[in-house]
Amino acid sequence: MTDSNNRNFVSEIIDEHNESGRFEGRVHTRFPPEPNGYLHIGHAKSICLNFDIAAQYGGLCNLRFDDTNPAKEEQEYIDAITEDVRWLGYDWGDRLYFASDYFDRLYDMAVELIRIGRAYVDELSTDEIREYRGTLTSPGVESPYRDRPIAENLALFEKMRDGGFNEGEAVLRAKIDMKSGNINLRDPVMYRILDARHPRTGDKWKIYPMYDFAHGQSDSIEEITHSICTLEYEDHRPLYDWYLDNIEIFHPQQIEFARLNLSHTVLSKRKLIRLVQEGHVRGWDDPRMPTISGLRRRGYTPAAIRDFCDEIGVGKVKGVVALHKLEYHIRQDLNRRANRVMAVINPLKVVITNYPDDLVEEMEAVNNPEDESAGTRLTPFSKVLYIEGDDFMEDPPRKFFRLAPGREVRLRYAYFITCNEVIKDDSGAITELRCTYDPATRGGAAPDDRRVKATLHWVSAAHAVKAEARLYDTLFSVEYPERDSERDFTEFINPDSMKVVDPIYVEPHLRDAQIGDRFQFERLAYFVVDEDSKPEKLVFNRTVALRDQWRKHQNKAGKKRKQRRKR
RNA sequence: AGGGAAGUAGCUCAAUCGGCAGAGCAGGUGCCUUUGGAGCACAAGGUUAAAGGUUCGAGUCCUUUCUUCCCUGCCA
Repeated sequence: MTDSNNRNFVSEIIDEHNESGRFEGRVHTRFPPEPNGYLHIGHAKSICLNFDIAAQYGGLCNLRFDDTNPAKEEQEYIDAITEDVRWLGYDWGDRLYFASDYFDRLYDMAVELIRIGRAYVDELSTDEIREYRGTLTSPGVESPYRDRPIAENLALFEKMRDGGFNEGEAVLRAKIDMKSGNINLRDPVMYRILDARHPRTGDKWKIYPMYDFAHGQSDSIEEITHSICTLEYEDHRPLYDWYLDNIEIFHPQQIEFARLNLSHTVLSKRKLIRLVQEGHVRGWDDPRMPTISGLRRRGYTPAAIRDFCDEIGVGKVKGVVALHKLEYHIRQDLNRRANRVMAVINPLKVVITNYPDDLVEEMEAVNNPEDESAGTRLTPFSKVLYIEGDDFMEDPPRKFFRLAPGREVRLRYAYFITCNEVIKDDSGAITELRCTYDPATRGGAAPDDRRVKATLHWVSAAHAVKAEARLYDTLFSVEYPERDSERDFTEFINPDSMKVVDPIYVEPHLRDAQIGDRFQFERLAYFVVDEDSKPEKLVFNRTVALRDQWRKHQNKAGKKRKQRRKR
């Protein structure tokens, strides 16, 4: 389904390169995550872009971890990220790389820059470096250590490497231009001393390269042609280019695109990690999280995520994509692949008064009207049933076509029934409906061609399996939780983002459902079996509700009523 | 003494060399239906941020203006 032949500004740039012969027609990209958190839907956009555009041009895409800061990075994240990229359906072959693989070569490149007089060891403190850097509107001042002799720099850099300095006592800086309007060019730090154990290189290094000094050269080493990154690196491109030009190695093209923003959620690692650490969600893979693992547990499919990324395209305009677009694509995909089943979430007991007490009939039901090969199943029907509470109204408004006193509706794949009596408890709450059925309508069709306006789902009370349902809503109750400058985004967390309903009643054959199985509960929503499920206790996550015209209608009517009242 | 980037329909994006401003989604109106789902049909939606210029012709080229975003980590 995913047809990733979208034209965009990136493919235009590649076309120009192919015409000019800059990379001899080669296209080689990379996806470069830092292993300091879990991947989210925004990363999916980048993953799809990098892998798909390479594939489009018959090229390759590497997976490379940007692991230059051991203070923040962990093996757990490396494993999770690898799994997520693979789950999305992408294959990097044997090209799994780490920036840390290049630490020796990066070190040699730094020495080379010192040798040609373009890098120096600075012993200013962190605060001093910040002061000397100047501001956005005023130039910086050169460090007193800037013009040390090359030999001294060489010796000092070695001393940094060998642990002769403590953290913060010295850095290696590129000698560029303290007066540049681009602050990244005001003698940027190349290496800092970090007293941390690296997940891959262990205790070998005391010094670690900064992102800017590692990324471009890593691209170069891997002979990446198009290094695609997000817009906030636009200001870094001159530095990216400066390192490559001065070290005189293969020079990829950096291209920046607008990262994804999604309504009703947050997509920054810093904020996502807070949601996890402060306990607002149950973990990185909480089904309310916009992480890949969260979406997976929520029941999203790789295809839906890829189609979504394909639809939103790629440009240089920062915007916010409405969440309903993501939901559109998961409905689209699940409509094709999810088997239908009947389940009642808000049960209302129905007794068919003219149905034999002990009779049980097996009704044939279609598993997936969109996919004939999914076949049919048998589901039991008996005298006492549950229907959805929302499918009955004692005093229905116009346009409510479902069950009401004296009205006839169809029970899907079963019979027409007519409601004759409403039983209530002492408080006046409806506890039971007494209905009669028409035996001639078995299977749901009337021999006399009489029509009913609604078809309801149902389960047989004696046969239904009890299960738990987790009904999710948006994690935040506002569209843009980050927009308020006074209030922290966590204040906008939706208190109803998860509602647990236990029990719900599902068709008996669902007893055998396995973790990860996806279903459409007819007329309600798509659900997936959660990993918390046990054979004796199924747990379903609501992936996404079906589009609900009735509710839309109600909301509209409600608004109109309100407006009328205002007048 | 600041540097960088972006403005096309409600949202996300197209528009070939300068040649009738389009699509998907959302919203609207109908149709259909053993899911009020899915599906189908139709209509609507625009001063292309603004002004000026070049041109037979400008979303596209030039000039100016406006708005929004990013940049002062030894994070990436």
